[in-house]
Amino acid sequence: MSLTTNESDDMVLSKDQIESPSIDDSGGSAVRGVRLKKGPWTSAEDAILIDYVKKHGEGNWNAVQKNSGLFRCGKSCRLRWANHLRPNLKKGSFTQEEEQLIVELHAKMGNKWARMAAHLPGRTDNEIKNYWNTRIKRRQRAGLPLYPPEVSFQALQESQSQNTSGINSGDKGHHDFLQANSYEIPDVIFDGLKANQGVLHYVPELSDIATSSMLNLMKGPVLSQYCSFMPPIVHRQKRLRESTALFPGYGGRVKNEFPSFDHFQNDTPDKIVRSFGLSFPLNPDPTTKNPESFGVIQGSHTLSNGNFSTSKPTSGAVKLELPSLQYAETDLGSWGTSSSPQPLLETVDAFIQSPPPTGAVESDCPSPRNSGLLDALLHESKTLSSAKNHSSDKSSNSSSVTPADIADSSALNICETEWEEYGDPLSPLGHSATSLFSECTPLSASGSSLDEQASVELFIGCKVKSEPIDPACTPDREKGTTGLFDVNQPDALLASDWLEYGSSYVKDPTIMTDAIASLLGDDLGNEYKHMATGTSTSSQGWGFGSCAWNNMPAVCQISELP
DNA sequence: AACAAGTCCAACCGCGCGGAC
DNA sequence: GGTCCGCGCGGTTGGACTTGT
Repeated sequence: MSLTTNESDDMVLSKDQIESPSIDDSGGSAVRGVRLKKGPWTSAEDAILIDYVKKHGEGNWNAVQKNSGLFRCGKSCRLRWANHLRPNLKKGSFTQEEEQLIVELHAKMGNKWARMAAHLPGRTDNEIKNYWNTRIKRRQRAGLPLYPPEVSFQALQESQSQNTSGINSGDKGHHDFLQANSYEIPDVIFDGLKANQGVLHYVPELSDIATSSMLNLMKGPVLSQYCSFMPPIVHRQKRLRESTALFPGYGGRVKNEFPSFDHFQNDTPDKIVRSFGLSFPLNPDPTTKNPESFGVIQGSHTLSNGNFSTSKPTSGAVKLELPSLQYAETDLGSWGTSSSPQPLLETVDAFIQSPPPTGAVESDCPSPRNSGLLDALLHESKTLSSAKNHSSDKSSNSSSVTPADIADSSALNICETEWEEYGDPLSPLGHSATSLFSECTPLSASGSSLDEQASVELFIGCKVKSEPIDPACTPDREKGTTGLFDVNQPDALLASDWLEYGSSYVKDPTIMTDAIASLLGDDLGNEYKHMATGTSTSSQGWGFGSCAWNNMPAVCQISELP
């Protein structure tokens, strides 16, 4: 509290004092010739305000100054009362339940602190806001998304159900916040998407969670206020290792939302960044492809979900208010119900959560987060760190590697590769997903050239063709690589059934293609199908180099179109 | 012990909304 | 319809406190 500074000159200033600037050195504004006091409240002022409210009730705050001799502006009085003096205020740190509720509410409402406070009896909007901002900072430092996927998904579900049922209008009940659940996405995003759709690659293997991660980061004011410094603040490894922390109330269950891969090339990332209005500090040198920029690429996955049209949101976006969850347009079906398969990140999470064969890591254990966010962060950072070590051990052990091991280590290695290998200055694509390919596949393991790498790189204007899995690309081979995933083990990257299409999970490339095409809509969908089937004549097609990531039974290689 | 960095939080400021005139 | 005013909200600031070096 800040009753300390002025406690000495405790009492309310007399009119003479107030009107004398020399007395009030804490600043203040003159209203009707009366200089109003600013700064911390004294206990005497509090007492006066309490007494006044007892007599006159809340409201008419500007009358306080007139009637009580309290030389505070009405605004200040209202704030003081609402945040500190009114009865039934709950003081102290937030409980675990409250923290979880805040996360959920924020996922639904965005920065609607007052609305959130209405759901947290005894808590003020200011408290919630401060808590959230603190949380934001921590998560930023940890390179984490704002929400656990569960929360994101739940909010999305509610949003869509409300939208589809037409409840979105006129609902003044306790679900009024749903009105704010339009999950509007800034026009700039869609404009950017529109502008870049030609260069955006459909990357269906990238999880919707990853997409949501991006979108979460782009949430509302957070987009401009917080998103900008996510990547650069923390060392890549640190971000990785901390990346499951700080989900209040979610402990170790937190699904990691690892960033996805840079499927852009050339100047695309910068375009996207500009289009998205993001302020990721991009490498000014366009030839080196800022590694950090891949965080932006998640935005491409927003589009790549096929759920974002290249136009404005089709539902709910009524105003430009930024919601917490920007993926309202994402197709729930793609990552489905709560029990639906979780994509890539689920795999990572599965590794983290599931007791590995060696039983080395178990992050699903209750986090000692009761002591606060920092504890949770530390705990889960340790967990991830342990997981990583475990993975390294496994990858260095060339014998008796089970598919599960491969999946686990691969999944984790994705992240490592992403974060740690993005600094590869040799990559002509600036650490696109192809870096992973080149580094993880036997090609690269045997010292593939850049040209060879290019065969799997996701160039625009390249067509995709599927080839049988190289028999040499076996788990054994993969074991030989250190800390790198095997692209030929799609399941190693992705949850085995990551894409839900309708009521079934898509594994058939044809079905996948159709599914994607349907999601993309007519034009883009057709384009995609052409590209995916290698029939496209467009030289500016999509870089669908993702079939291997799609859990398709083939490794996608890309050759340049004539 | 001293300093720096990080964290927390109360309070202020500007803006927008809605009602009264 | 336009203006004023009260009010609420969200963003930001600055100081106190804590933690790390």
